[in-house]
Amino acid sequence: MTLNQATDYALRAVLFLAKQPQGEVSEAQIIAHQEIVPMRFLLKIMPSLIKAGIVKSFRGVGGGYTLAKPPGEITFLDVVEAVEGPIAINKCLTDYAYCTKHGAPACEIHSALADVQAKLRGELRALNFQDLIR
Amino acid sequence: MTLNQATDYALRAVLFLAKQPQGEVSEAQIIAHQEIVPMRFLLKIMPSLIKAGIVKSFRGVGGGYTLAKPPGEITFLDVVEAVEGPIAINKCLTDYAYCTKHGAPACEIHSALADVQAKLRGELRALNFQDLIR
DNA sequence: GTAATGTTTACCAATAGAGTATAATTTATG
DNA sequence: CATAAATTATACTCTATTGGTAAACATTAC
Repeated sequence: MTLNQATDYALRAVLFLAKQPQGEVSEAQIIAHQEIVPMRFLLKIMPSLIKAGIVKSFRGVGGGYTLAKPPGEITFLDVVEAVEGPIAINKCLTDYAYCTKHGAPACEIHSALADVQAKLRGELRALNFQDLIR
Repeated sequence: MTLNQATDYALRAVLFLAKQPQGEVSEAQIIAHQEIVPMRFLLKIMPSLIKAGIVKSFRGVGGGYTLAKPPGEITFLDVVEAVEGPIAINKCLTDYAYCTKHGAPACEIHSALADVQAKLRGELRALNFQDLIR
């Protein structure tokens, strides 16, 4: 029930970019150093943020990263699911095969957890990066 | 961000016990068979429910398990934390040493996630086993 | 062309997850 | 008291995931 380290780093990286002047390109080394994230590891995480449309990258000299949209349009949920894939507080919620009861309709646990999960996603969706910048 | 299998099994076991006539003692084999849980594994999980005061056990002939309190007083949060320990959606929320920024006050991520976590715990606390029995 | 950047792929060690096995302990009952 | 039936405790195994590193590659400004 814990976000992994990569997600933590990704949240920090996005917040860092959100704090920069709009359009400013920050290179990996700067982000890693400021946010105290192992650079090689950060470099591996960033592409998932790019595929999710959260971040844009520029290669070559003077390259780096910048946000692909305004901080107010990027939620915690976006970042979490970009890095970890869809949230599933119980495996049975995404893959019935995992349930030894085969996601039986009789499984009240299943539907109760689905409700909790929906609310959790709602909380994460309600958190955007504009709100975190003072 | 997923509950582990043991927690899933524990939730099922508690729900099973909640459905039995009050005071009825069910042995592990029955629970395991009904809920399709590997018995040996279930036997390993039950002690954590006992330590948390959720379930009572009886050894020897005619032994088994029964709830230690009314289903309405047992929440999903109780069971989850009994099996997995305190919920921490980010490790930095319980152990500052895990944070490479040392849980800096400057870490807005930290406080935002603390808020999400509090709400998640609230959702799980609002779910009790009486409500799941029709 | 070269140096500076991100991308991709592969690799590695450590840990956690899921489950099994075995021996020990408790207890009802004949 | 002996025995069978049940939980408890401990240790073990196997696998997948996590967290991270390394090397080769691709792109771009100068």
